Amino acid sequence: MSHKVRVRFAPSPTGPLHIGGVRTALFNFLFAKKHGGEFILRIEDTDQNRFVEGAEQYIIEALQWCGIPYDEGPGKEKGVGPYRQSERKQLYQEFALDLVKKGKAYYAFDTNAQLDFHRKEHEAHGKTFIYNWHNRLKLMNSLAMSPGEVTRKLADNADYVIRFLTPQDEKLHLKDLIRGDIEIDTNLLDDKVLFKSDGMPTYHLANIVDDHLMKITHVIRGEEWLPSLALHQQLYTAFGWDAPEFAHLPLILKPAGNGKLSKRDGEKLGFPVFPLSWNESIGYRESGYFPEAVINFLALLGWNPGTEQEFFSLDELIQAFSLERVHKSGARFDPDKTKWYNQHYLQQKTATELARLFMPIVQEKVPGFDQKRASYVEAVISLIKERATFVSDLWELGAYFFEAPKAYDAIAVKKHWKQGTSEIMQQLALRLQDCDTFTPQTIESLINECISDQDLSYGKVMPPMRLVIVGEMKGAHLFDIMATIGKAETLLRIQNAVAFIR
RNA sequence: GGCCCGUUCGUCUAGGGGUUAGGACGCCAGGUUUUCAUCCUGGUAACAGGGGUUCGAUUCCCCUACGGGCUACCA
Repeated sequence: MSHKVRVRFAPSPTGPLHIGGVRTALFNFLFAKKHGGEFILRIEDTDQNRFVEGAEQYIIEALQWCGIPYDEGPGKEKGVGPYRQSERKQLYQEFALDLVKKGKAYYAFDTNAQLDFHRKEHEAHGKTFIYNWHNRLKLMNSLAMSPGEVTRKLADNADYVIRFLTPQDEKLHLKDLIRGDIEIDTNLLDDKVLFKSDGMPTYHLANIVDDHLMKITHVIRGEEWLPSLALHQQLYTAFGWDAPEFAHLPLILKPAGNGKLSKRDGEKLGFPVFPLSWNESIGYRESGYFPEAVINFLALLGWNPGTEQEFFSLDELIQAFSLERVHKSGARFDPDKTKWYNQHYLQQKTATELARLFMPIVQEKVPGFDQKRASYVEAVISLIKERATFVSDLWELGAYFFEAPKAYDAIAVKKHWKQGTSEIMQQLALRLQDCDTFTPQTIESLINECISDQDLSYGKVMPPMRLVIVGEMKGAHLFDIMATIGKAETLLRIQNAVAFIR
């Protein structure tokens, strides 16, 4: 028997992948790779009513963007497929029937209306209706009915479900890799539906059957599945199969307030909750986040290496990852820290990489901008990138490299444009005119020369000069800007400003 | 309501029977800078409460409170 680690990420295609889902996928991936194992993607589309067109494609694309590829899954068949449960449909009934035969499950004919009635009635008395030993003998099922009656119903093609027969008076000892041992009293459990009247299995059945057939060794999933663990464990026992190990991940909570992170939080607080855009919801990709930043941040949410290292490449994460160091409690999502990570990863990029990403924005802002001027864009980026968190910040930060100021900051003008400033600027222009090699160094020495010749000060020259070139009191080093935009443009801006401000 | 899981700075977290309870984000202050940022330095701020056990508990146990999840022929 092979002990090779095999894990799966098993989303349901009912919509876009949530950022919490991405983290579940990530932890599965990290665990698999850490142990030289395989990461499998399985699409759990057993609920035909909630199926959403395009969701599966979205999931696949999102994983791809995040850089966590699956070894097996849709489009990557490796023998234990297909990997879409709808395509495995014919498989499940046989297993459900096998359980009935073994006396571990039974047919139930109760209609939705009848069950609703029971639920409402119990609720009216302040109780909760649970389909189990309390009342199963009083309901419409093969345990309560005579064999003849059951046979007749089935022969009549009556709608039925198959329910798990939960054993009575047992104490179950469950093991979770993150939480340790959990004890459950089977009398509190209900007889879950395993097989639905529409011919599809429920999550519970399909999950166990597929994990078994796909030789899954570790089930790493969200904490919302913890209450189902008792059922799943019993299902393995009922089938006579070895159960995989289980690990339940803590949930990702809202940045503020109560509850788990939801789509609405993103809208309200202005940050993405989806990796890629989906309809109206903008994604991390489209917001300008780098996948490595998202992954790095997500990895540290609910897990930490026990060291003070904050930045991890995917490979470093694989090296450092262990389920033992996953937290037990939910973690609040922190949009600020995600931004911080993005800033870090942006700084790591070369000017060439960033120029490629920034060029479309430049071309949009400056119609007709020649794409061949990539080296100019790169030069600009190397002067301003340390201020940027997103590629899209680059325009705001460096627009003055591409267009002359259209206005001059009024407050700064008042403060720095004094009597005689225009004359000083013109003096400067005259000197710059004669400068043949227009570099930051030559500009600096020219200006220094001018200052000492005329008995001026830096404070009288530099602030207004910045105003002339940039339009406001911000931006990269002035000599660098002047050298980059060139002599002609510099002189032009001086003339513009002198004419405009005066 | 019932069942299960949890609880260290505002947030993410380290730690663990005797520590000045450490780091990061954020925030604040100072420094560098011709500007704005970056950057550097510093500061702010936490063991939910109550009982045990113990010479000693933030660390182990119990209770309470609070938080989270589940309670579908959804996953």
